[in-house]
Amino acid sequence: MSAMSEPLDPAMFDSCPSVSAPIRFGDKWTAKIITCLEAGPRRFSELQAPLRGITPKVLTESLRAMERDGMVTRTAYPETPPRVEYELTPLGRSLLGPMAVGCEWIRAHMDELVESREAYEKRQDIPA
Amino acid sequence: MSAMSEPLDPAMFDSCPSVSAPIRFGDKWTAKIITCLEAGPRRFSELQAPLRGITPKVLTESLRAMERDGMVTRTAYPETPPRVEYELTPLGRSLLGPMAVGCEWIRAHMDELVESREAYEKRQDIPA
DNA sequence: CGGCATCCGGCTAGATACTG
DNA sequence: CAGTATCTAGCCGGATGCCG
Repeated sequence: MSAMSEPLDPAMFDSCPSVSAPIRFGDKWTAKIITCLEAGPRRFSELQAPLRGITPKVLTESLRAMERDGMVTRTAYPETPPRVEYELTPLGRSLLGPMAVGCEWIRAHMDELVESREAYEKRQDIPA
Repeated sequence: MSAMSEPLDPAMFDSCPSVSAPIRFGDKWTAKIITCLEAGPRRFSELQAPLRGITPKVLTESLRAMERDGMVTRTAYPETPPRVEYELTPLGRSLLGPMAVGCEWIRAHMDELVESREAYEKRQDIPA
């Protein structure tokens, strides 16, 4: 499991509607980070790519919060240049189930939600 | 179903750990509002009680957002004094499943999470 | 490479007061 | 009763720049 994992697809979240989805896990980035770590440990810079321009500060904050909550472990190797790896704990991994349920709901209902929003907009445009 | 429903317990959310739980539905109040509406339609002021001091402005905003997303319907009766009822749509009701899954996760793991946070704090207090 | 320090703009929850 | 109007304060995401 910790042997080797495929590189992350930088575009893996490009069509992800999570911004407007009504189900959220942790903060803005938590669910995506967990997804990135599903296949095995990842380095800081590996995570940055699919997260599309997340600033180091924000990524650090998110990872710290997840470490604090026991969702991930942080392992720093005393090398030069430094190397740090983040890995899911069992607790973090246990969120994958609820996340899958949430994603399924979104897949099944997101279009209704979008339609409803558009219909609502239209109603506002012609208010008698 | 629309006949009559028991009054809401004003304390129904008093021991709810949703603030620090890592799973969220919609905005801060959405999940609670859905829970309040589960048993049938409710009036604006009925919702205010268990939501412990939510201001009318914020409750209105939340309900509007949910109406926009097709989660609830708003029905105003032309009476004096005015009466308005909010009711779950099938779409809103369909969130109950994922919510139950999320709540179960929280029940099962919230204590681990809290322990982890406390342990983390301790580690910060004695940093060598 | 993997951060931390600093500063900033925008959003938003909330308090408060008023209205149909 | 069921909101609206207005104002404010706080937090948070993000940009930029520096360090080990």
